[in-house]
Amino acid sequence: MNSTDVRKRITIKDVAQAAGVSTQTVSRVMNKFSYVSEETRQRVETVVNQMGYHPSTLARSLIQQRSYTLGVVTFGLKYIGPSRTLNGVADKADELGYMLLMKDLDNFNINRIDEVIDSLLARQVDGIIWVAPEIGENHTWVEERKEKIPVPVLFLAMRPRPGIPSVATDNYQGAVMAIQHLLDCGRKKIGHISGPISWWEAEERKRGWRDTLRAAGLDASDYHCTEGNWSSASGEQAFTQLLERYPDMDAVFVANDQMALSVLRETYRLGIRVPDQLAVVGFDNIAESAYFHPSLTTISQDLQLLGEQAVQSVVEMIQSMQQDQPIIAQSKFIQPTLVIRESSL
Amino acid sequence: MNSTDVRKRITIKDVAQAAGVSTQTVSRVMNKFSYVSEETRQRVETVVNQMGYHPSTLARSLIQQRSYTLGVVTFGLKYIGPSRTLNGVADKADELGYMLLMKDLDNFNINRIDEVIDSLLARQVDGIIWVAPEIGENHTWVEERKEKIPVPVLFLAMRPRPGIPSVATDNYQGAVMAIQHLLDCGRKKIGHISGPISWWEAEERKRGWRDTLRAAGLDASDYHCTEGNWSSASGEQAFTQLLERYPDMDAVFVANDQMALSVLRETYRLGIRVPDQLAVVGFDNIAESAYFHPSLTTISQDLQLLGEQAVQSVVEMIQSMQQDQPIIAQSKFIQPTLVIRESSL
DNA sequence: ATATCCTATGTTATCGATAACATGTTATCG
DNA sequence: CGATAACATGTTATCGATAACATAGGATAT
Repeated sequence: MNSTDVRKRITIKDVAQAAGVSTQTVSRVMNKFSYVSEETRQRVETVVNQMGYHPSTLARSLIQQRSYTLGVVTFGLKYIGPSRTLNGVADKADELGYMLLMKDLDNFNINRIDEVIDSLLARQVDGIIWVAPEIGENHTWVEERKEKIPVPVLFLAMRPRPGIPSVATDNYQGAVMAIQHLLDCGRKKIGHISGPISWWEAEERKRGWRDTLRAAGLDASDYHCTEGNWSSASGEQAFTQLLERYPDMDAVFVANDQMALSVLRETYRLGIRVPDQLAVVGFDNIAESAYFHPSLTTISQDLQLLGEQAVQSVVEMIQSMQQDQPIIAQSKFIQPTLVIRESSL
Repeated sequence: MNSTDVRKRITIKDVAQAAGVSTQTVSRVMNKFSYVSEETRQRVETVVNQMGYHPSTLARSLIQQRSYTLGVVTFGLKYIGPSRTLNGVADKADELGYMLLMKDLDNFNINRIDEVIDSLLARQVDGIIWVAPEIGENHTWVEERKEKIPVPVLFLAMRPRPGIPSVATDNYQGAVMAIQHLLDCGRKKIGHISGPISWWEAEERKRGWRDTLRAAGLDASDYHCTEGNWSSASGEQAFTQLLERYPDMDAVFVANDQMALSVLRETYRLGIRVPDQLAVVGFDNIAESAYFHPSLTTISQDLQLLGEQAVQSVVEMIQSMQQDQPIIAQSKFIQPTLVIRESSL
């Protein structure tokens, strides 16, 4: 509508012409570290500011064969976990001068995976971070494609495997801490509500529960455990079922806080006193858990840090690659912490 | 380490050579809609598949002056609200063939805003979506810069203003629904715990509360309202304070579910029966609210839809711009819905 | 004083694709 | 049957920047 609306992009040529130098000189001024006389530098800089010139990262990416952009593939952004992780990724990427090209996958469709990877590569991302839980065999595609992807790929929340770079919370250790805490409180009959056991994280948490109890000479069979799907609704069901099976249980370790919330709700409804009759420990430490009643003892995992570490690792790999050094595929573990609140005192 | 690791990008030239045609012909095959003989098409396609060729979106963006990428600026990704919105944005963008270039701002720093916009523009984004709440005067920069940004910019969760495209939940209407519901239940003394009143959303919700009560000839002054900062911790304080001021209150409308959670917790601690003595209504309908006890009546806002609408609008604006049509700056409102649960029956 | 290096800047090639134009072949039409 | 249109393909210019190379003057070294 407005005729001044026709804002053409200002290019390096425009600047060069206005400053009476070659584009190469402008490029030198913009990128520092090259011979330019102080006088010329000033003149060019003045013009750059006046015209409001900003170099096209796009053009630069093309010639330099790197984009200073990381691809991030998320799975279920709508859940709070991935988005907190993404926050860490975003922060660290910003700090290290990278932008994020994002793709959210709603369901794990193998066909879409190739498509997504290709679309990221077509935009020259320098590395890829995969923010997706390991479920069943959904990681197998990696082994198959690993050799074909020309940039470093890192996996979050995946079981550590030699040769595959990953960063994950130590879910096993978290569970061990939770159970140890309950044992320290004198509990002996500790049930478990697990997540969907095809998820690696659910499996690890369950394994921590089982191993710790058995090491203490206590019961921990599948009989003392029921399975939910992470949702509060499923937690309610799983708890009812567990209570039937294991009526004299004196504590329950719930694989996430959402499910623990409905456990608390049910205990209230059934008149079970928490923590006197039944201690409850969750996992994740979502913001609300401090305000459940009773407030929830839980395992806090630092998802922000998880995301940051992921970026750190990928960027290191990118740098190695750039210097033609071999890439060392590391697997990092982030230790969770125990947060003791009313539900287990 | 592995010598086959040196995976060079396959370019259109490689394909052209292998297929014995010009690059232009390959381009024609890739982009359809142009004269290519069936025979040539087949031959090229075979080579493309064999070599695993994927065109560089980067190079294409450069020549076509458009990237099929949207810039998304978020403010506080760590909160569940923005990330649910982002989910909607991601889905719709995917559906319409766009990728997302993301930047998260942790605090509202005017200097950084320019920098962020520039970095997005340097990467040729076709449009920008601003996923940030309107707080105080933080929108003023827009009016100043609007003319200088060569692509459509849309704002989420901002007060509708003529000439500035935006999409927002109708917070006022949501509050009206909440209060109307309480009135229908026979409540007459309805207090309010607001969000930080410098936030537009907090202001709107409060306004809906006030107007509806006054229209019904009931009390609604600042005396019947206290202010929190959205967090559960602040909700506890705000509730304690409100209860002192307004002891015979028979209902409270809390500006978000997190704060409502601690209100429920406090009522329990103080022996106030919900809903008999005090009805509670929240806002947002977070996943957990159905499992609070009592379960929370709340206003559900469809953040997913919000994000989708935003992308829809921006893409429409991009298309108008491409056809040199004037851009019509629309402001859309998304209607929230009332979810009745135990806390207000 | 001549060879050599450092400084300062310009010129040309290049990244990977598409746009614009050119050219030749085969149908179609009056 | 010659003109015109539709088809099929190639050639050259271009997007906006940087890499690689070239050039020339002044400082330094021997």
